[in-house]
Amino acid sequence: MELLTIGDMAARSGVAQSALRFYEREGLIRSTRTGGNQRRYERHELRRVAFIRIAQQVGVSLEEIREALAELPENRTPTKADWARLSARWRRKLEARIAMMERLRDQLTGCIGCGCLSLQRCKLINPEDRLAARGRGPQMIINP
Amino acid sequence: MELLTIGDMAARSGVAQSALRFYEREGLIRSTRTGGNQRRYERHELRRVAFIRIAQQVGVSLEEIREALAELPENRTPTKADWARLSARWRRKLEARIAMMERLRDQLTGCIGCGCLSLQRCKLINPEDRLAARGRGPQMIINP
DNA sequence: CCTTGAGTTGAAGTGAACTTTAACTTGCAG
DNA sequence: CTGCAAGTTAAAGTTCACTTCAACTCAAGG
Repeated sequence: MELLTIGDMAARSGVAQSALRFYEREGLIRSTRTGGNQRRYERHELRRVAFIRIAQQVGVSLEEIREALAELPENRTPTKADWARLSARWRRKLEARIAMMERLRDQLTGCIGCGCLSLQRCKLINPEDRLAARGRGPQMIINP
Repeated sequence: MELLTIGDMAARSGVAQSALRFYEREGLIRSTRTGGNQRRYERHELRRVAFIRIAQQVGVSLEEIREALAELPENRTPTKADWARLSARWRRKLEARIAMMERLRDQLTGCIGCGCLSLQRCKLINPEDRLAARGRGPQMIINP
């Protein structure tokens, strides 16, 4: 089995056929066509799909994923090095997101202690004073 | 200033007025009305809004948030203890999410080493063998 | 051949979480 | 009082990430 049908892709990636067609329309994956206009996927497209699903778990939009994937070579099959470079970038994003969540967790822990959650001296959310001055809300903890 | 107008709420919480009206329609927050039908918010509603935005950052849907908030007392202003209980529950959710992301990070790190990403022996995604057998895709790392 | 499961399309639908719009009404400083 | 910023509503619109539908065509085993 050289090329994969959309059914194969769906079965092997765990992504619905409709989603695969959608990804193709959005320029996230590619396929060639048979004489009868059916999609045939190269094996390495599975890797693209895998990358997409991982990136989504990290909280990245399809638009951003599309941009990242656009950096893979057009003319040749991506090498391990190509994928490694992309993965490393995602790992950094993932670590940033983990750090954000940990900050959130630590501050929420503090707020459990005082039972405040948005009261005056709460470090997590302080709509009264600090945030009113900055004109923004709870977002400040998230992207400080 | 005893009660807050919707403008005050928006300014102090950083959440748009339209969103506050939406939250009210969805039963996430409450307000009383003036004789002229304008919304007036009790100060502690700010805490609800704060809780909503934090929970959203943890990746919880409004529906789940609504259910959690429904556990707060209807008849009285929530006490610190009420909020503390709710916060503690969210902290657990947050920790679970952090753990998931860390697992993802560690496995992605391994995959950077081998440059595979969905190749046969990759621990992160293995659509060929293990997943084909289970009939699911990359999801397995996320909720193992 | 023929049947049947697999695949094709464009267009419309879904659900979450809001925002925008239009047409009004209220609240309050001067 | 008046003027105007701030508030009200229902309904429609938006974005994201898909799914569903209807009406086909293709591929391949018997």
